Amino acid sequence: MTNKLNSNNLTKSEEDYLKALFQLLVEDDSAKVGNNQLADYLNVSPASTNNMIKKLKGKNYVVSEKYGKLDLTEDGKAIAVRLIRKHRLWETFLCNYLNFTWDEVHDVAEQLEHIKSRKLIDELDRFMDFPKKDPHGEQIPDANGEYSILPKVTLSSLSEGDVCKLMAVNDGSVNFLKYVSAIGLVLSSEIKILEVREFDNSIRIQFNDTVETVTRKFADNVFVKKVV
Amino acid sequence: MTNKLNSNNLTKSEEDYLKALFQLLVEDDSAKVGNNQLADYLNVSPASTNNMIKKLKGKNYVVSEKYGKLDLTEDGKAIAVRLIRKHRLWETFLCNYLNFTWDEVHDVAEQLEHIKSRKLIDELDRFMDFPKKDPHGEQIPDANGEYSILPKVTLSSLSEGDVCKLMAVNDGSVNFLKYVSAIGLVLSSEIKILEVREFDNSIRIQFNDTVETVTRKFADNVFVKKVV
DNA sequence: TAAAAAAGTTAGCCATGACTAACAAATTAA
DNA sequence: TTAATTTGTTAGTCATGGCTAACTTTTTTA
Repeated sequence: MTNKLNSNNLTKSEEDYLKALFQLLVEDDSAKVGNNQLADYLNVSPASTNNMIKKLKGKNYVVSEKYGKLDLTEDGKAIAVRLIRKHRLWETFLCNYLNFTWDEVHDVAEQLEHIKSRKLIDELDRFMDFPKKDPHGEQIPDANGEYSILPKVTLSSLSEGDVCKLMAVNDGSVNFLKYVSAIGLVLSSEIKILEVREFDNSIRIQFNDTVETVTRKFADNVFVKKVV
Repeated sequence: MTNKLNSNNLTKSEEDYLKALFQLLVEDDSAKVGNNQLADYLNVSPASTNNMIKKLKGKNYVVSEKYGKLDLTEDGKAIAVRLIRKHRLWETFLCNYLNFTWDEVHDVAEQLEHIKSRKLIDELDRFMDFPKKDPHGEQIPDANGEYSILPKVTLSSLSEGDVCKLMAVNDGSVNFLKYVSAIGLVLSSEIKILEVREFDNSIRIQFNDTVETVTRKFADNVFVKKVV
């Protein structure tokens, strides 16, 4: 690990791009991430992305060939992991100490993750007694950037009769998170797949004593571990 | 209070200028604050200040006439007070929960004060049970922006034989704060003025069982309440 | 395999908020 | 009360990080 990482002078934008690229490449385990895909993920124009990628290549955080796919260097990855660590620790703090709900934390954590202070985040970690998972069920990287990225099994990938446990939810959409809460799903809920409707890919599920029909789009954002 | 305050879209820079102007005008109770003085306080060029003041006048946060002194509107003051509230609450959190020392908190609080979330700061306030003073002894504005600005009595304004209590310190300089800690002064320390030396305005003081000589510059940054 | 579509790139524009240099007004001092 | 100094303003430049429009390369599909 270079000492560049400790005296990191990246702008908020540069950090956003590195984190986004990491999430597409590593957390979503994409075989190929392209310029337009990254632009789409960040809600900016392809021209802006192209521009920033050039800059990040110059700083040795990104590698790519002209018209080729994007990749991160080890330094780039390390920065992204530190951002993810900060994001998830703040989310945990907001939910566990400041009465925030699932769907309220994301926007604030997006701001807080850019605060530059190694001591702040390590002390926050200690204060909460080194939590391993954030409120959405995601693993929190430790101070050395170590964490296990479990392969994501979506609810939509299961079949009729399967039983699974809710491990995590995609924290990107406030409306989705509100919906999850509203129907009564929480982390560790045991979910049984009653029926997968071929027509529109909607899924009939049962958890606790509730039976619900959810769309494919919903099921794509719910991450589970298969039990049966 | 206008609802502009709740959906405030100010940039970090705009916030910095409003807060700086407030601190010069209200907290330091200056009769007149000019463009260059503000530039100096913020460590930017007079041209930059001039430019920003125009912008803030356009948004009705600042009032001034050409070549005249600067002033804040009620809206401008309200924004500044909210920044001060955020700054001081974060400082309190860092010191009381995250093992930060006096001299470490300022830079991080400067970043944290720009986080935009009403809920975040009000919950942080509640979490700490509504503290009234920050670690440097300054009053913390409440959720309605109410707080008492006590007239600042500096250690340097007292005379031989006076006895006072340390109420607050200027939190602007890390080196100053380290020095205060190093010689053993803490909030509420009782200080006796042993001697004021006319030659260089240095002051000989006694607190606990310590006798120290401090410079005029040091004494200007120590705020006290006269006891005898 | 040639045409269409998608993906990536480039050029040029804009706003923000810094800066310097040059100039104008106001204040202070001689 | 004029001259010097300080203070304030304006004009023009720069970097960052957005954007659109036009263009090129790659991939897909007919």
